[in-house]
Amino acid sequence: MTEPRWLDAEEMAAWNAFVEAGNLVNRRVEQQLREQAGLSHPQYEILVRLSAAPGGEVRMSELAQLVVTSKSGLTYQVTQLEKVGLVSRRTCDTDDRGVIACLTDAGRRKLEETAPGHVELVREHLIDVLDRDQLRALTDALGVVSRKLRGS
Amino acid sequence: MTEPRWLDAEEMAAWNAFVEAGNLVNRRVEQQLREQAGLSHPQYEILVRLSAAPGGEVRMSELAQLVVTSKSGLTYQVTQLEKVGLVSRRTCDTDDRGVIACLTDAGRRKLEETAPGHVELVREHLIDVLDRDQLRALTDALGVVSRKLRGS
DNA sequence: ACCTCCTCGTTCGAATTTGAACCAACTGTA
DNA sequence: TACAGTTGGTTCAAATTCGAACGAGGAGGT
Repeated sequence: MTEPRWLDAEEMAAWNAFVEAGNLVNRRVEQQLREQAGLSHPQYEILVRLSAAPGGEVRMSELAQLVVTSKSGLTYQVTQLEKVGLVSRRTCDTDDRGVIACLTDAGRRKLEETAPGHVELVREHLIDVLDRDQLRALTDALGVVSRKLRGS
Repeated sequence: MTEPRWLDAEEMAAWNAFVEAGNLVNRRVEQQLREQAGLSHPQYEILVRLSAAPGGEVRMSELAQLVVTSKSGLTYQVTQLEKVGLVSRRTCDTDDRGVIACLTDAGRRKLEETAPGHVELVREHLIDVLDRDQLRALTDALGVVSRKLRGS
């Protein structure tokens, strides 16, 4: 095995910044959603994706990809959300294996009352601390990263 | 309560990119470290921080901040690492409450044999998919985010 | 109809994470 | 010294995560 191409100072800084910012922001968001709405970040993400979909319905397998989680992880969270009445399940019309998660009215209301506080936090810690150019550069770079990772 | 300042399309895209890229990369890294070295990402991070510190030793409280985890989370992971002999504990000389985590020789060897594969993955998915300007922009932006979050 | 292969979602056990509660030990002040 | 308040680390229960295994169902070829 050949000597690996180590990271230089800038590359190391990039990786550190990526991991550190990710962890810090995640912790903050998690905590905020938990105490303000009793939701975990994955749960909130599920509600968001459902509300953005036509009819407030998304197939489980597709939903798992949208929120970037494992199949079993999604099953668990949807079950939790179903228990508290924010989401319901129904079987797919065209495929008996399929399960479709549906946002309930209560779920939509929950999202509406939770979103402002969440958006506020996202602004405070990510959006408003950067100018437009920085924001665009960040989006572009992370977009490249995601696309490469999605396609492999 | 006043109407919140919602995110416009660019801001939404930035937030989505941030969350998505973070999740995708984390999953990948976690999986890679797990199957190649039997380590979780937090565990690997702990080894890295220890090896970078003078004497390969860091106080628990400081280490928790470095790897961005909870106190109890760090206790757990250090215990795991201690069980497999990669890290040892000793009490602090100047403060009997304090505990210092030390990288063992086995820990250093483990890190040396694990690092190449890890760096390879980081390159493949984050570093090498961006050019220098993008990398710098990314680091700058995320640096701002982290600093703001550290100081509050 | 009948195989074979693949997909879908759930279930299971094991590992991990978190905050709260706790105890020990340090700090400053009287 | 005595006391109150703070800090450091561990322990605990509860929630969450993942991959592997599973069963039901669909798709394509014969």
